[in-house]
Amino acid sequence: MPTVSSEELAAAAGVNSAKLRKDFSYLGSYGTRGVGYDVEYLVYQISRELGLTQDWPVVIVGIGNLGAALANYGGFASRGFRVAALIDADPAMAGKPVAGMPVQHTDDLEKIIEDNGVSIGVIATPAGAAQQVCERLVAAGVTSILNFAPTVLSVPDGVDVRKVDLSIELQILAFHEQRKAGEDLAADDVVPPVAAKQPRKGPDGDVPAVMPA
Amino acid sequence: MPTVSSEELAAAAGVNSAKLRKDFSYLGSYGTRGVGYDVEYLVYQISRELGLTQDWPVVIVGIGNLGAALANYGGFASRGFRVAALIDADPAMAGKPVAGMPVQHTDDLEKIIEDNGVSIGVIATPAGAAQQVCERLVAAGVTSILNFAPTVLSVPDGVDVRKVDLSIELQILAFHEQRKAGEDLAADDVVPPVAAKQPRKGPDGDVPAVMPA
DNA sequence: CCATCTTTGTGCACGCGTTCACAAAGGCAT
DNA sequence: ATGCCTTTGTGAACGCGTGCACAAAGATGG
Ligand SMILES: NC(=O)c1ccc[n+]([C@@H]2O[C@H](COP(=O)([O-])OP(=O)(O)OC[C@H]3O[C@@H](n4cnc5c(N)ncnc54)[C@H](O)[C@@H]3O)[C@@H](O)[C@H]2O)c1
Ligand SMILES: NC(=O)c1ccc[n+]([C@@H]2O[C@H](COP(=O)([O-])OP(=O)(O)OC[C@H]3O[C@@H](n4cnc5c(N)ncnc54)[C@H](O)[C@@H]3O)[C@@H](O)[C@H]2O)c1
Repeated sequence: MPTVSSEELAAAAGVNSAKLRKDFSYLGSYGTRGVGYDVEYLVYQISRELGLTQDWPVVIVGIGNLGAALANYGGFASRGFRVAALIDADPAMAGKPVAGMPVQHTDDLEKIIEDNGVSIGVIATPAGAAQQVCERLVAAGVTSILNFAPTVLSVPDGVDVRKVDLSIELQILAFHEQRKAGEDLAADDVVPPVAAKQPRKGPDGDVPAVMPA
Repeated sequence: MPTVSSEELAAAAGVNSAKLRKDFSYLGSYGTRGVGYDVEYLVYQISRELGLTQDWPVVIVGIGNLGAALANYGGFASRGFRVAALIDADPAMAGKPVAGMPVQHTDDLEKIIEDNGVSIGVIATPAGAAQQVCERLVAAGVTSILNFAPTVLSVPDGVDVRKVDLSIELQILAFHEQRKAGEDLAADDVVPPVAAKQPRKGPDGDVPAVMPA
């Protein structure tokens, strides 16, 4: 029976082995003292706890540059996600195949969500349409949203939103870049715990929506 | 003179006003007691500290579905980023215009980086090519990398990497989704501080690279 | 069956970030 | 000029996650 110790896993993941063991203990994971964790059993347990054993239907709304790229991305299926539908407001796109699947019109959004039991929606529309699309998704039964539009969505309690803002990613890199360049000249300036490393999210989270676009 | 109080900003950003004030104090930001912060001055100070007043040339390597979408994205320019070049290994793509800019071949990668003084690179190649591309970028002088390929890049000290893994974003949503569904049946199960909200990144950070794809 | 060795599971302490709370500062009206 | 009101800037307390350290558990070999 192939096993791994918390020490090995921790080294591979670059974390503390005690933290790893403590985390596993929350899952009720059973290791064997003196031996370690049964790899197969562990993978299964984590997969189940993370929801990877289920098949999650998702819809992508806004099939433009980004939406089409997402639709073509094969990396979702391998993690248990199935693109159930592609939805766009442009009548010219309706019926047009993208990634081997016909684009459907927003008129049918509610029906699509319900028929497929979709609870996760991806928004890749322009910023101006995002809040409205979000509200329709939520009203139709979606309770988790991945938002690519540069807008802060407001949603009722019980709905999760994660925002992917690529500009902010670049900004964070630029920030550190500037620091690297500057520290030669101005030794120790200000800014102690500002903008740490890469913990990415909070309910809203890190980067306050204070800056203009 | 238009001003904002820390209280107003905090409410808008959904954070604690004291934290916001303390953060501003690190920037040496000067507010006026009894009044608040001068909006214009504040925006300028934060922009400068964040490096938004500079023009950052970036290159995108791997002009496929995702790379092309990024190249077409207008949201970067407005934050001070300029796409200096699009680079792809496919000879058939060389010279072909994407987003009004000719795609250049990877053969010229080093020269492009140096000529344009690029310090930030975006990797949108298949996972298999990412590490190799990364090494060439770093060797040519790039010190910050935004990685979209589902691979953990290893880089020398002094080089920053941020990874955007869309599958993990969906997984986190699915995880909470499962929790929502499950808490009706099994009241309070396990898992206390597992998978928090949306702090997204650490040097490597949140999600240990333990799970198989 | 006992001794020994390895590795888990976890109580506890440390450290850090967040939040509270308030004195000081500045504006503004009288 | 004086007093009042608002809001900043920050010292200090709190809370939480992380890491340490160890007792208990189980395997393994004699
Ligand atoms: N392209 C990128 O790399 C990138 C990067 C970061 C963020 N974004 C953001 O992602 C979003 C999409 O970007 P894009 O480049 O794909 O834009 P795009 O203009 O190419 O595509 C937008 C699509 O949304 C559709 N649409 C508009 N209103 C809609 C509605 N109400 N309902 C349904 N569909 C609607 C349009 O018909 C279009 O097909 C934008 O908000 C953009 O800021 C894009
Ligand atoms: N498309 C998405 O929405 C999406 C989402 C998440 C992650 N990703 C990841 O982003 C990467 C790109 O995805 P895609 O859908 O654009 O793939 P793609 O196959 O459409 O594009 C990849 C491009 O990279 C080029 N390329 C290959 N090897 C190269 C090299 N050594 N140097 C330079 N260019 C090279 C190819 O010629 C191609 O144009 C993949 O790693 C994918 O897993 C994509």
